[in-house]
Amino acid sequence: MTARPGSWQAIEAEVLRRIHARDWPPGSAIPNEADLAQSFGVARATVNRALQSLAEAGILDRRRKAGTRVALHPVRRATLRIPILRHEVEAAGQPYACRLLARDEAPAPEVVTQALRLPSDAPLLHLRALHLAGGAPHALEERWVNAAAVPAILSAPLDTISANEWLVANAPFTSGDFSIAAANATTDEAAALACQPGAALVEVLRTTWDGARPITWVRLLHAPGYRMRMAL
Amino acid sequence: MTARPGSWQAIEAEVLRRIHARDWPPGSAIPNEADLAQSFGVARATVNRALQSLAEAGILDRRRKAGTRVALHPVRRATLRIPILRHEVEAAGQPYACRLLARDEAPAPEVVTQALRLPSDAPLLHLRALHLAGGAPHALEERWVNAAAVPAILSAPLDTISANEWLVANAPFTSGDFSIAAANATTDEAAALACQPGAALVEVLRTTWDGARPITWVRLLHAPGYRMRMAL
DNA sequence: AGGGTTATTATGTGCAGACATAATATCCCA
DNA sequence: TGGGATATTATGTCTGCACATAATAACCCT
Repeated sequence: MTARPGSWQAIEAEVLRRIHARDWPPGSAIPNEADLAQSFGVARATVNRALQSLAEAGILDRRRKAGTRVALHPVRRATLRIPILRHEVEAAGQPYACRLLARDEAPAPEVVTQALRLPSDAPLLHLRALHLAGGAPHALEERWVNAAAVPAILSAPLDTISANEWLVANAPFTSGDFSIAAANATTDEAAALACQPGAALVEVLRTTWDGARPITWVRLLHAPGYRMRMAL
Repeated sequence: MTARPGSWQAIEAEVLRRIHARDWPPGSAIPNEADLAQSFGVARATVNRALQSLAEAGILDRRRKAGTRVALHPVRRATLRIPILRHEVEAAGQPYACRLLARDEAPAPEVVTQALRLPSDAPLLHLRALHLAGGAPHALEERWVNAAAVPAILSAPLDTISANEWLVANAPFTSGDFSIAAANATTDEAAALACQPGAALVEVLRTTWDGARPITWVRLLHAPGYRMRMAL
């Protein structure tokens, strides 16, 4: 648990302790790296490593010449791990299955083409799939894939492997958006997810990009009772 | 945009490019640091910095002796910034207000005491507040604070400053849980949030700890239309 | 006093070398 | 052949040094 004395982790922990104990209250400047290094009896690089780690976590604000100060509003960040749905289900100890409900190349709604910044007549592959956990509906997936960016998807065995998983393995992306909201189940959605119409569902919207090329747009509707957990 | 040649960021970018270009496909081992350092013409420490950064991002798996390999399932992580509600509202360009609806020291429900791992008769301060954005309801906050851990809260001016903000400034925490779900508005909640009963609402549950001491439990119910955004 | 140039300073980062550590591979002996 | 001691190897990290960079402070000249 406790780091070896003199290690950058030990320095980090001690700095954190002082911040926490209000020795260095929020907004205050802390000694410079050289001084800290001397007082801790380590090299400046070691102090630098510790402080950079804390700065990356948002605990410290560092600016050249201005020095290092304790963040005034430690903007807490929660990191959400986004696993492949199959892994998520299996990690919960339940058998996973996926049923492809629809697959066509109809024109996409404006919402989708605009989110992907594509012309409204762009050729997109439309997929609808139901993810099952232990036989019960887990999530309803509505997806549009930019066929121009990922032509191989047109011949992928999407009845065997979920588009979710196929894309992760075959269409790397460099950036994306991710948003969460709540939605009342429509009658169609309720039928697919075996719940009451109007039930509150977690809705996840995601778009992914490979550089400037849009890859895919997904809307994931989770069955009632679903909860996304993350650590602070 | 492009990093200076020879910098660790440049190494990182090049490694990422090779992974991305499938020169080093998922699951494969990449050359060791010494070899990479030589081929890039930089010091091993520089390569190390680059690879550590990628490992922290989940792109690489590194193990002593075993070497470095491209992560098989690059578990994507989205980082969610959790601002103080006031800041969130003001950042959207709307005036913020907070109304304290209730403040008492009634015994807490089992759900709360269990989540905080406290005896069911522990003295907890109960608060209910409505956060407003531009006059319209933004979120309904239901909070229980461990008075034993943060005695100063009992004399805090919670009609002036939201408990949310007061705690961030006065009760640092070391760890916590954070989870998101969807809930149908009850009639009471609908009345407070000025929406229809049954409307789908984003529900955020949060508990925070200072080491082993529980600090607070919060349930935040966002008004309809709320959407949490994050970058991948 | 004002405004632009220059010095100062704290962080950012690179290098070479060294040792620590963990995980694996190998060897040796019963 | 099995199993435990030992060697090997790749990453982890510390040190001391150097220079780069950005931001601020100081200065100077008009």
